[in-house]
Amino acid sequence: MPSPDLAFRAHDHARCAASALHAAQTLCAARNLRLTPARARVLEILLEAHRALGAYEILERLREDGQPAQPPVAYRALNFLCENGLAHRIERLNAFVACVDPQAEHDAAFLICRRCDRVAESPRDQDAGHLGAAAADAGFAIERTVVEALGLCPDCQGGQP
Amino acid sequence: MPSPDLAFRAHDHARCAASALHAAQTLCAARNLRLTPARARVLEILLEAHRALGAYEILERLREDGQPAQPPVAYRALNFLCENGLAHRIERLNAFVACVDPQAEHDAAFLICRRCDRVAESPRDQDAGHLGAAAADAGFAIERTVVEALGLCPDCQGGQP
DNA sequence: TCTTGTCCTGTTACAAGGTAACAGTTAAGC
DNA sequence: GCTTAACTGTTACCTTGTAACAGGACAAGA
Ligand SMILES: [Zn+2]
Ligand SMILES: [Zn+2]
Ligand SMILES: [Zn+2]
Ligand SMILES: [Zn+2]
Repeated sequence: MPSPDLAFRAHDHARCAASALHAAQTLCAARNLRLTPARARVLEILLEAHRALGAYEILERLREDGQPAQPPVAYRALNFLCENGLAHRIERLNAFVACVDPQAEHDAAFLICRRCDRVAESPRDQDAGHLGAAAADAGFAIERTVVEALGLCPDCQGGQP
Repeated sequence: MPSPDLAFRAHDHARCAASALHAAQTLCAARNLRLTPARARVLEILLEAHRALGAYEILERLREDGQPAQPPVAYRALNFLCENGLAHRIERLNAFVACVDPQAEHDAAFLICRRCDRVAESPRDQDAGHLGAAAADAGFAIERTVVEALGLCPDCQGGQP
């Protein structure tokens, strides 16, 4: 598992993206999922950016590939990727980020830089403390938990707000 | 402090809403904030609903009061309420909910029923375990954390999905 | 009292995010 | 090969959110 703060540090990103893409291919083969060209291309775009991209930013990049492309193209690919744990939606940004360690659908926690939109994914301790207890008390059945910390990454601190 | 799961249980809601509104007035007086009629009305609408409302749902209710009302009216009031800890934005729903225990701006954790949109607010243990540590390791400065658990409230369990 | 700046409101017009629905195409399974 | 299910292309639309500007309320000071 890659270090969670990788996104915020210099690294051989070409290799990082290639290996995540390869992991995705392997996972799809194993689980009999069809990582079609459209889906693979969107994942690739997310991996190259290594930060949160809005659906319409992804659309732009798809269009740069040549063909036109309408919003459903991007959303369908993103739904597939998110449903299968290859990408995550960042609620706070209405944006999407590639998963660095693809697995079956999984929740995660995120550190989101509000200046540069880079996102670090951190494995999430299930039923994090307090909240799990509060839910149990209330008889509430948790299905999915969103944990997103907003702030400034190391590179973006020490400048203007 | 009201019990966190209050939203999911039967309670004297007229009293619950009135007391929250009163608390808001007190807090605004103490902090020299202007809880103008427009703002108070939006807070009242949120308190009456006791669930998450979209900005455009709030707009509808404002219009039922007589005057027309354009989106910025709702958003301005909601921004004021959120900035001052009188309401919270639920990212996952693009919706807003009144705070049951208004204080200075504060983060909270939420239990959100995906069937009925009722929302329970739970006090959040600051720098929740793991994530705080991961942030410190990465040199990431957390400013605000979103914690939203999605699931089914007691009333909505045991039926269709 | 008048003046001035600040904050709040009303309104227009639009940007950004997201989806329903349908027709056509590809690929899997028999 | 034929059938069926899954994927793609496209149109048209809905929902959410904001920039920008003009006007009004109000307090503080001259
Ligand atoms: Zn990388
Ligand atoms: Zn940054
Ligand atoms: Zn109540
Ligand atoms: Zn419910």
